[in-house]
Amino acid sequence: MRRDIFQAIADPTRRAIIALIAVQAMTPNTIAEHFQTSRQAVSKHLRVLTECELVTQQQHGREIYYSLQLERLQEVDHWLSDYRKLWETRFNQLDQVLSTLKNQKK
Amino acid sequence: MRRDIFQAIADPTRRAIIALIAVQAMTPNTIAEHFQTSRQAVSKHLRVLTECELVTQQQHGREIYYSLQLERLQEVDHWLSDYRKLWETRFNQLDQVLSTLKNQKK
DNA sequence: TGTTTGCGAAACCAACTGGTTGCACATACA
DNA sequence: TGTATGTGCAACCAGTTGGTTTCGCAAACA
Repeated sequence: MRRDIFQAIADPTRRAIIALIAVQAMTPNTIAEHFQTSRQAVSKHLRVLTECELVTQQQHGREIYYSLQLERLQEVDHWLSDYRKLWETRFNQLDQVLSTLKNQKK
Repeated sequence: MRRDIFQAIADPTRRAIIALIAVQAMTPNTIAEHFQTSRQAVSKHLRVLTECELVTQQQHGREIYYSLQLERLQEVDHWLSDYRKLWETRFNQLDQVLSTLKNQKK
């Protein structure tokens, strides 16, 4: 199925996994130890993350290390950017209002 | 039910609604005209967006105008910030490598 | 070689999602 | 007053999700 990065980060467990492997690559078993869930459930989450290329695998013997593809998160950042411009503009306008009020006091 | 902003922006239709009302407040009927879906479906999306306070209502007679609460999107921005630091650091490190290579050429 | 370990995949299941239709209600208007 | 319009809400439904259990397979190890 076609995966979407916004859907991938919608699940809190997946966001926690992302936070975990951002520090260092981990195997499914190691990741699962951090949650109250089965390894298989973690594997399913990793599959979703892999499908939208948020995560890559590296095999070492029978262990598979998953690591975060940081730059994929830039897609979210890019989506936010237009809105960020808007709220920064709004903040600057508020700033101007405050400055005006300050100057009027003088 | 407890709503999560990440879950709210996971749906592409909801992101489109956000983009629409970011420009100006709109009524459910007006919003629905932009999609191939019923007004009731739009209403359900607006309900989700309202529950996580991404959207507020303003009643004018029998019409209800929905507008975006821009600052709520900062929650996503804040979540991203740690990762942004990481990829910026990585970019700078790449930059240093390139500089070193450049200097070695001299 | 036989056993343990780490893993993915499949089958199954309850809960949730996003859509629809039908309805009730308040406002606007003739 | 009666009718049209804008809206939210409930009921229903098919598809998806996130979890579990079970299994098969390859690598590590006795």
